[in-house]
Amino acid sequence: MKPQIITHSWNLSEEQALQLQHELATQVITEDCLGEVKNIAGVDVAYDKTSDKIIAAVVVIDAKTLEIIEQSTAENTAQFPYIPSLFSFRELPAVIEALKNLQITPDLIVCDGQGLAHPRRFGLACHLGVLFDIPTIGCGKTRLMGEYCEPEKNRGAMTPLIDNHEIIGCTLRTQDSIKPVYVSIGNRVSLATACAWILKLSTKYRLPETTRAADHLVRQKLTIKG
DNA sequence: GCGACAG
DNA sequence: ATCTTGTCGC
Repeated sequence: MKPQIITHSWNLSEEQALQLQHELATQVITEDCLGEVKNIAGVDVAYDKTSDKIIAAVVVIDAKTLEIIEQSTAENTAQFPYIPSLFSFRELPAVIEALKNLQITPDLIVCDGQGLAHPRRFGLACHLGVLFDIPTIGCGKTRLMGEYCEPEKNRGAMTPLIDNHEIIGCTLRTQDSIKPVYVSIGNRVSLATACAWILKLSTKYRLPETTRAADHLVRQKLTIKG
């Protein structure tokens, strides 16, 4: 990866993590600030069922054909507990390692989790986007927060996710009559652009092909090792 | 005080 | 996240 990675210590207390989120949240860019998107990366993490081992996978696909171009994985040990709203401090260390091993610098990264739809407007997608200064989108399977409003049943239907009279993301139905996904800005993309990409990437299933590909790879690596 | 709570 | 078979519905 070409970009200069501005990382920080991950050996933090809960209080320090909260403090860091407040500081880094200032750096999130919520407007479209990206060039032509030729390739898109999907990231996902899997946990070993008995140990505290975690595996992260990054899969880069061609934005037009959706074919896999490159992929990378990294193994790590969970050093931070699972605390809703501090999720990134648990998963990002492994994800970053996997990204560092990539030859290609993704034009866009789709994360498995929230972006701005977060208590301090700094979910995992924002965190990754700011550290790498790369456009990112948060696409979660379930909701963390925000007032939910049921979207129409057709593919492409969406409703805004609201918190404190503020639009923090939106629900997006990626296939007819299936449960919607939760899309929010990660970094350097507008909400409209984020939704458009998630819909375009969700050609046949509920989740975008990027996260499906990363999920498959991560599960494969997990079972091969045991 | 009682829920809710990304993966 | 992970543990897990069949089953209801489009």
